[in-house]
Amino acid sequence: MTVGLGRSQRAGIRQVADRAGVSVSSVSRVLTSHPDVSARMRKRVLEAVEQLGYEPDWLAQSMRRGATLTVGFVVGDISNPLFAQIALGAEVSLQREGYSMLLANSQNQPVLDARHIRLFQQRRVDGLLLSLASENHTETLEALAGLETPIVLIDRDLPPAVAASAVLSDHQSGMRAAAASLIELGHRRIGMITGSIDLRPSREREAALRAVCAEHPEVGAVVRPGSFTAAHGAAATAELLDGADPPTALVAGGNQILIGVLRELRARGLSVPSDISLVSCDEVPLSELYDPPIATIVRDPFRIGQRAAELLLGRLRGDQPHHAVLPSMFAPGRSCGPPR
Amino acid sequence: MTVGLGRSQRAGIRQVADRAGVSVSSVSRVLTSHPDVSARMRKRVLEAVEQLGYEPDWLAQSMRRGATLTVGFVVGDISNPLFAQIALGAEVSLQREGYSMLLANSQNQPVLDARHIRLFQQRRVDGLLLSLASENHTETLEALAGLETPIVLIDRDLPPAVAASAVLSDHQSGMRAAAASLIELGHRRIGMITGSIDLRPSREREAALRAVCAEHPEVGAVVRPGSFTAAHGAAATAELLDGADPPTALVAGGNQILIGVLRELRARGLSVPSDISLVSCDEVPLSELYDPPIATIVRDPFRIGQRAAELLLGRLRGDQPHHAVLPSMFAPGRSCGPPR
DNA sequence: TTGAAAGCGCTAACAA
DNA sequence: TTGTTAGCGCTTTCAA
Repeated sequence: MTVGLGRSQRAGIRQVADRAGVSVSSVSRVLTSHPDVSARMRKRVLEAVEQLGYEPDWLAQSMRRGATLTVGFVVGDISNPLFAQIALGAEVSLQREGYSMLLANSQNQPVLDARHIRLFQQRRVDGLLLSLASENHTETLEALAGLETPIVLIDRDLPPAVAASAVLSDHQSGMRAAAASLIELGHRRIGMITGSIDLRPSREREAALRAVCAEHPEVGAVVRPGSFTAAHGAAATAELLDGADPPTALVAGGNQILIGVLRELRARGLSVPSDISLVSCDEVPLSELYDPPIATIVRDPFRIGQRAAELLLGRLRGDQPHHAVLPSMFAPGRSCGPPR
Repeated sequence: MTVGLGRSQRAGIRQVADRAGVSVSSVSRVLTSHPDVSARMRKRVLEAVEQLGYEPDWLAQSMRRGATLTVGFVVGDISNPLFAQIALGAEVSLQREGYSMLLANSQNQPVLDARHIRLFQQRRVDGLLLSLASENHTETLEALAGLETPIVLIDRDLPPAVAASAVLSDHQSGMRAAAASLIELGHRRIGMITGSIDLRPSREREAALRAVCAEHPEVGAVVRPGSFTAAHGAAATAELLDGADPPTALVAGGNQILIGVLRELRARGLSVPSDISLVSCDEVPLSELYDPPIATIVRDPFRIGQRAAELLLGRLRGDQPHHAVLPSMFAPGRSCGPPR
């Protein structure tokens, strides 16, 4: 142990070399496990390292090696449990391979996406994990164009000019099953509240619903895109319910949207499923325990994060960009019943 | 704009100097806003910077300046919404001052706490935000002892040997109000399920409950410490309910614990509050909308994160370590009623 | 006000 | 197998 050696300022490789009576390059070689090192040399150096409590300076190492073992994660809002779990999955996987994760919240503002991408770039991250606030923001696309830093997109579609890997959720299969289930129950007017149409999940969910409806001419779908917020969830619910020919079933296209929908339904004193049926996309912690349990199109966010990290690590090892598709599944719940 | 200048590799200060026809030190001076720079010099340099799209190398800058403008955040599990919101509050505040945040999940393992602290130290973070998994782990305390890096503890008590700032929640006032409310309703046996007693929140919550009970000799409290997990919440609920003289009111000492409690109650077909009353510490996204709405001792996690960042930034500007106390409040809900 | 040059702590090419 | 040395890109004395 080094305790008690006093506030001997942080020792450098020079001090280690002196104490071991060898050159700095020998110390470096021992520490980087260079093959051509005698056992005796290794021993002496490691002893000196131990005695001085030497730890290599990460900045100097990074500068020399040209790699920082750091990955940047840009996310709209880490306080959304969905993204928090993705972040967890990614961080744990990256950690295991020696990478650290820088986290930046864009607060769902495309401008901040771009700013953070540039910042991370300047900080020389080895790779980027991106859950962007918009797929069309010019500034973001410019910041991304020509980046040689490997990128993994999380559930986003970007022009092929951006050579990126991606982890994509197959929203459609889950949504198809949900819609089919509602139709089976007898619903003929389905309302759907989605987030920004600039974002893949909203588009995919809408497309799946429309595809199912196209197979059932007797069924009508009304879609209200907006943003992935409780506020939009509540406002759109009110709109749909107050409109002509209100839907008998509602699909909340996001976990924040779900919260808004439930608020509005409660404010109106409407019961689920007797007054209206409800399906959510993505969970919040209590949706399983809600009364009635909420039918939900689920996916495994921890796995998404893991997979994103794997794709990034792959690229860092020289793999080509790759797209991975992860499933979604409809988990039925008592929040769905026949229309009243 | 620099687009079209070709893949001219990242320009360095040397290139800028050449193009401007000045020395590198002059470029540096302009860029660090050194006072003694002529207007003409400034103009020439900035033009060259613009033309080359030069961005200073963060690694080299950090190495020279001895500061990385980076803060490390060690947290048990970012997927817990409580911590995710704290992280958000901290990150946004740090970002505003030019700092980036490294995130590491200790997965509630004290060993990983220690490892991440050392890792961050080696990465030369300028400061540390710590939500530790244990307050007594020797390895962690060793890693912390004698660190000159400023530290801000989040709701943890450490020996004064660790000179750290801290953001502490006043759990007691909220818990007192909750307990008083339960007693007022007529409860005489209150069960409390807490997390690890190695952690401040558990201790404070228990202390407050016991203090209130001490003022009401007719009221008995049973406390089941364990871990901040749904599994413990469920198991402890079962134990309490199966014990002799089961409580008529339950306090879930943490949001994950709440989930376990609700699971177990549901499994037993018990209704809240008619069969048993329930109070939670800290929210989960739907607890407000749960039926019945769950009485909760709330605090503002975003604010906690902000405050932690402020304390850290203060220390980075030379302030002394400081303890900040943030309030908790009892938000009554229909999950509490008279004992059956 | 500007430039030359020394280094921050490390790695790696080259020499011995 | 080991040592010497030249930088990585920047900031900062020190001189001019």
